[in-house]
Amino acid sequence: MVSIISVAKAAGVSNKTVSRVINGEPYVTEETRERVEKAIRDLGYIPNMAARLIRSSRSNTFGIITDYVSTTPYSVDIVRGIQDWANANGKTILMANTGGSSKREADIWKMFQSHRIDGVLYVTMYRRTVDPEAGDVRIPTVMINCRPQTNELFPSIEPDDYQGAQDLTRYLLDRGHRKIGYIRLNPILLGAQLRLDAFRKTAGDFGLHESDLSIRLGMEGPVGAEKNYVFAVATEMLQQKDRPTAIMSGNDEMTIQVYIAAMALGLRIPEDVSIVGFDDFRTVSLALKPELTTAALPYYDLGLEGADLLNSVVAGNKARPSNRVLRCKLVERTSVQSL
Amino acid sequence: MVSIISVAKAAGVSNKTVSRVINGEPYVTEETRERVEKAIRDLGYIPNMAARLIRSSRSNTFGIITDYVSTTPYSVDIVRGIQDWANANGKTILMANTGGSSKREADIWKMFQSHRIDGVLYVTMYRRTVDPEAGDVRIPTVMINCRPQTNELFPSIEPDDYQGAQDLTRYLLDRGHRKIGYIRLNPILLGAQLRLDAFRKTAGDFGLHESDLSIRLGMEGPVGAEKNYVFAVATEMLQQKDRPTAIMSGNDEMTIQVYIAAMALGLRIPEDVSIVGFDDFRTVSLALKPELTTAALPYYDLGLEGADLLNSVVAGNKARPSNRVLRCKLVERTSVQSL
DNA sequence: GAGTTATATGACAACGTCGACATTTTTCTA
DNA sequence: TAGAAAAATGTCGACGTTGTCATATAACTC
Repeated sequence: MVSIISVAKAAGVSNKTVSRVINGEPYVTEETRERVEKAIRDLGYIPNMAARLIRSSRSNTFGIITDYVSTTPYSVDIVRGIQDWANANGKTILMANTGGSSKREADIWKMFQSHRIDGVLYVTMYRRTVDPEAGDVRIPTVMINCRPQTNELFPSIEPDDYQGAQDLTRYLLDRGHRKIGYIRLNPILLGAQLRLDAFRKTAGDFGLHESDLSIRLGMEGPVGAEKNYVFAVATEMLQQKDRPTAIMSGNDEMTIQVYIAAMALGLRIPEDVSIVGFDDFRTVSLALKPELTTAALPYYDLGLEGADLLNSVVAGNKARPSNRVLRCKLVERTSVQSL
Repeated sequence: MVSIISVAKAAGVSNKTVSRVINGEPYVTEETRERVEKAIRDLGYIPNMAARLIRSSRSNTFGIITDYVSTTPYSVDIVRGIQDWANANGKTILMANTGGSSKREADIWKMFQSHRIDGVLYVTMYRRTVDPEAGDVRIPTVMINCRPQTNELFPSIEPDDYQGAQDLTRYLLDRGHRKIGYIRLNPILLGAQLRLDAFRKTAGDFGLHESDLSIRLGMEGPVGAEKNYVFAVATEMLQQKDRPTAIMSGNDEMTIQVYIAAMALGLRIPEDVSIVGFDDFRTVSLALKPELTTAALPYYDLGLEGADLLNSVVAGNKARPSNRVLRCKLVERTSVQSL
């Protein structure tokens, strides 16, 4: 392997001078710099991070630890956000997923330590509380899409499910809907309760009574193997005599079934029933016709800002373990009718 | 940081003996081993990979380089497969994505080299030909879900789109369908042509004429921003007098629109029209009612076997740059009616 | 132009680990 | 039980960098 020494020899300088050129340090003549850079190019020299780390004990590497990667497919945008940040800031990303096993999680923390990473991004693919298995380790950590269960030691960054559901509910109310159905997300998911709360509160504040709201459970059970009642529940809801004029559901995937249920009953969307989702899972929200009005989860930004937050934590801004929250943007399409 | 030396001191042995214990080398008394292990536990020692790499120039790290991470959400299962393999075999994964920029791709190759990774997994999120920007680098590389455009230097591993579409077509033919509609995937995707070819060939071999086949383009344009004709095309197809009794489409996402088009026309699935997809993108295939019969892309296994293949390449089995292909499994659900 | 300061470069050690080789201790063999 | 072989442990240096400190050269100052 071509090292700093071969370059130094080729350029006729000391290895330290080569090091200076590589790291853009001052006190190198333009002429020397050029000679060294030429040697670097000629020899195809590439710095050895391992050696650098050994010397300076700063790896410039962040670790991502996730649970599953694919439960809600678009949530991988979190990872994309992190990677884009890393790329822009010259950091390297080490990635591992636990698959839900806490033994494996412990191993991953060990692995991270053995690579002397600077910080950890603890990411979950659906919003929930977690309990990191870091042991007595003290690597700076930022939680993305989740929050610590027990202590408040780690800063976190999450989507604002409450605000998203609030906006969506207001949107329906503003358009004259007074009887609204709500099909609940799996209660395991932290977002489920928040979205429902926002819906109830917003509708209540507006003057609707509990009897105007038809609230039903759409899914339950362990993530990835849940029981799915959405189609049945939606069908039932839409067969009532005083059926809701609008249905809101826990997420966009569920709305597929709501659409199909409505259409199977001969109802037109949005003329006979308006529908809104949640997530802006575009594979679905754009495939449905009419296209789905929904609230977009800020996955990409969670990643981007999470990485940035971690960076400042690593740099020593220990200010306060802040718990940031990112807005969900309402995406208006054509699945809602004004009454 | 606690190093091998502190451990040696604590255990009252030489650092080399500690090294032996860590690496499970022979010629260490049981008694010594225990003393060293105790010291390791007490001090919380964790080996420093960087130092190890510097010494032995073997990083035990694979790099994953991808284009986009989220175009077809379930394709992230490739990454999961790779990670699971890595986890089981004590390797570390470095991950980066190009976002389609070849400048960035070149940077990533550099980054990989600077970490002295042992091999690269070149992964694309939809099947296509690629042209790695590795420059004159010679890191062992395996392609997953794609193949080299120009030369045949790299081994690759891909899904068998042809066989999947063949199985699906036969499945329809076996159930008495003689007029079949086909809505094509974006022609940019390598799978598109293969799936269509298989459909045409299989139907032809069975005795159907081109006039029995209604073949239409569903999408085109750059990935992620394609024009989408599926709904219109499906509607049109189903309004014909001698409409097809079954519709096959390029992938599962597209079938959402086929379902909706059929239902909007008052057609029942599968009584009036049978529908099959491709991919087994479960968020969709299980949400549709009736649930969708489709061919499952072996994403997870692509990752798993790709990693294993790379490992053997790294180990020096330079046999031949093999181009493996993995079967797509037909997943039978309830969207097809026997005639 | 002597003295001072800023700029430019180099020598060398150290980071943590492991490989090569040396040395000591134990076990076996005849 | 001496001698040989095997097992157990240790010494030391090298891997590729960069930090520390020293030195040399150039650029100022009065």
